Amino acid sequence: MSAIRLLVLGAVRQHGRAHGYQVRNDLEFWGAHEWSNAKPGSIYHALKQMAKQGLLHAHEIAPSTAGGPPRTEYELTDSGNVEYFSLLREALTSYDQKMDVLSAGIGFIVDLDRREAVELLRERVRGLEEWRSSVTEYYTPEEGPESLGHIGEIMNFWVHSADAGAQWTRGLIERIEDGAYTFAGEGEPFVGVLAEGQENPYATGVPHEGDLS
Amino acid sequence: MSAIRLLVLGAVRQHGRAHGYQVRNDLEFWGAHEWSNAKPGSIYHALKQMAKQGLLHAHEIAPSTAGGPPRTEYELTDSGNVEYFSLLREALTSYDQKMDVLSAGIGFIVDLDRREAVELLRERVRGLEEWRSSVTEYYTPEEGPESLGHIGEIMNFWVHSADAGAQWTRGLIERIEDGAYTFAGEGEPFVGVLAEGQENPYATGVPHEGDLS
DNA sequence: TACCTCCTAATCAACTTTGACTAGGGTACG
DNA sequence: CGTACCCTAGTCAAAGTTGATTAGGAGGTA
Repeated sequence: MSAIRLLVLGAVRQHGRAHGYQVRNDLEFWGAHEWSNAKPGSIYHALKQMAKQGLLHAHEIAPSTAGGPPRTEYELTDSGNVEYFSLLREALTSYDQKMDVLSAGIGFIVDLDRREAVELLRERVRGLEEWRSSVTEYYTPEEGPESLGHIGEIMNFWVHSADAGAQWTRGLIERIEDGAYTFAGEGEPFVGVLAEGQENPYATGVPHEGDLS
Repeated sequence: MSAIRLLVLGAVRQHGRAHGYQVRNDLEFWGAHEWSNAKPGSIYHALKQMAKQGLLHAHEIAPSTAGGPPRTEYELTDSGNVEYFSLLREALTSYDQKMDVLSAGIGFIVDLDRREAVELLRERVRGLEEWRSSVTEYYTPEEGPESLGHIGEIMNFWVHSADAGAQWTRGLIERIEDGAYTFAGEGEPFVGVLAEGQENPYATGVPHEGDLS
């Protein structure tokens, strides 16, 4: 699973209706071009693809107010909304180690209600624990760990990752249970998009060294 | 950077000369189809592409000994060897959080000499520390961490990942400095490929729950 | 006014990845 | 003996990803 569909659906959904450039701007505002594959080509491709699949409805719009080619506005369909929540739930529970998917999931977690968010994160912890134990079983054959040579370090790395991931997830669960953040149906949501015309304070200042994607 | 080229080059290199199915089998032996994009299509594509780019030399071979279509054997060229070590060094130093790249790098780390391996891993730690500090600077704006709402959790996750990664890397450095494993030029290397005809003890028993790629 | 640069909005070709499919030969079995 | 299944080896179409490129208008400036 790549993060692009979740990001694009989430961005369009927060606007209600948005064109590609707006989505692109939101994702840049979130710094997503730094830590995910949210590049122009991918965004426009995802929009078109999801429109073709009936997840988005495309409105052809007259040439934009501010130069440039004519643009298309998109809106989530019912099945798009279903898909969005399906992707969101998967992003939060699947314990693969792709930072971009989990980051996107956290970014949209408040679109769920608090109870479900906690439930999904618990599921995540369960998955990580299962994975950990399956790895440890695998890399302690009868002949002892040395029989794997330096290959054992790979498993060791996975175990470390699983532990770190589980620990962080438990911390997040605790904070959410203690009342942190504002979830769906709990009043004024956190504003995560730029209003039309609002300037982007993070447009260029996002720190990054090397490849985080 | 995807892991596939490193994996394929490494596999061909260990054989000296190998056809696609052999590479595919090695990667399955290593469990690579579980934690990387080492699927048949990707493997054959990578072989052809790298042959086209002069990293591999392709020998057209008569129909195989055991049924199936005619096969092509590949061999690393000089520039293929250079590319292999370049990819390997990058896999070990680049501190992105893609498990597959680092896992592949660890799998081949003993192709370097011990001194360089340690050096590259130190470089990795430096990168992780830099990344950590750049993230912490970014997510403590003047208005306090609350101004980011739940988005702060994303940064928090990154910091955790960086710390866990650095800690694990430091452990590995220590073990290597203490003399663990056999590196290039230190005698009989660890055997990581199947000899022709040898059966694969892990062919199907690799544990996996969910998506680790 | 002519020129240069930037912003808006999107497209495109090249490349990579995925998962299903092909096709020939061997082998177990009723 | 036929047939169902598995192994070998690889191909293919569809989808996704990347980085460069296009093209029109706005704004500054010499």
